[in-house]
Amino acid sequence: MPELPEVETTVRDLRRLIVGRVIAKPGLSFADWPKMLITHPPEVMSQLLGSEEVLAINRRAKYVLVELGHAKFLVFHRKMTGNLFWREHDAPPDRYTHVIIPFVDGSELRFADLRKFGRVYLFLSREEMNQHLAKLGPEPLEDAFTEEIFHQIMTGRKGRLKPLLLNQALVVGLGNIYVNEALFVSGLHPERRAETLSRDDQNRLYQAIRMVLNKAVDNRGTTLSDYMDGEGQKGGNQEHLFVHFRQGEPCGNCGTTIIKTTVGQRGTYLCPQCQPEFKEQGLT
DNA sequence: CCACGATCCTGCTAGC
DNA sequence: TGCTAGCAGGATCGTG
Repeated sequence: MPELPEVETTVRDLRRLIVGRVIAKPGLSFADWPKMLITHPPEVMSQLLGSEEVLAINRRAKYVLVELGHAKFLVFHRKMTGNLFWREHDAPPDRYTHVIIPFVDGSELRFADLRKFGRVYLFLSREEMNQHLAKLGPEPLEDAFTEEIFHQIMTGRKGRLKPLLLNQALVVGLGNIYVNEALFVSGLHPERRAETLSRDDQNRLYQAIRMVLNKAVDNRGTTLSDYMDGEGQKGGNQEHLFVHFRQGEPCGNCGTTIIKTTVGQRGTYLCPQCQPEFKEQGLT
C-alpha cells in the first residue's frame, strides 16, 4: 500500500516519537507470523535485540530504516497493508498487529499488517543492510536526481511506461497511485512505449513525478483504505488525486470522464482526452 | 531485456 | 441473506 509519501510521513512521525528511546530486553515482545521476519526466526531476533538506543530513523525507497546502537539496523517494508505505530504502554491493541518492539519505558513500536505481506529485517551492520538495498534506483526527490539522470535512465529502455515506472530498480518510491497520477500530469498514456518519448516528454514526466510526490508528502500521504501514519491517523492526499480512484468522474483539466483500465495487471486510471494513445508507436 | 502469470494474505464489494 | 469471484496501494520468481 504505502508508496514514497506514505513511508516518508511515517518516518518523520517515528523520528519525532522514538529517536532516543531504548529497546527493552528481550527486544521482541510479540511475533505471531514468523514469515514476516526475514533475517532471523523470532527466538533469535528476540535475543539479538535488546538495550540498543534508537539513533535515527530514515527512509530508503519504501523501506523504513531504524538505526540502532551497536550498528544494528531494524528495517521494515510495509508492502500493501502494513502500518507502523508508536504506542504508549497502556494503549489499546491495534488490530492486525504481528510484530511488537518494546521500549524500556513501556511504550512500543507496533507493526500491523492485515495481509501479512510486510517484512521485517534485522541487519547487524550497515554493510549488511546496504547489500540488501543495493539494487534500488535513485531517490526521486533528492537533488542528485536531475532531469539529466532521468533522461539517462529512460533512454534506450523499451516497454510501456507504467510497468517501467513501477520498477524500483530504475527509480524508487512510485507505486500504482503515483504512477497513475504522474502519467496524467505529464499527459502520457500508461501504455506509451518509453522508446517513443521525446526529450521534452521525458522532462515533463520527470517534473510530474516530482510534483506529484512532493504534493503527497505535503499532504501526509494518501489514505484510500488502510494507510495510517505513525500515530494511526489518516493522510490527506486522497482529496487531491487527479485520476486515481476517480473513474466515472470528470477530468479536472478537460471534463472528459476518467476511465479505469488494466495495464501490466494493475488497475489504471486515466483521462482518455489528456492522455491519448500514441498511434505511431506500432510502426517503430 | 520485456511480458505475463502465480504467489504471499485477508477483507470488502459486486453480482447472482 | 448467503455464496463466490474478483480486486486491493508491492515485489519477486519462473517461464516464454
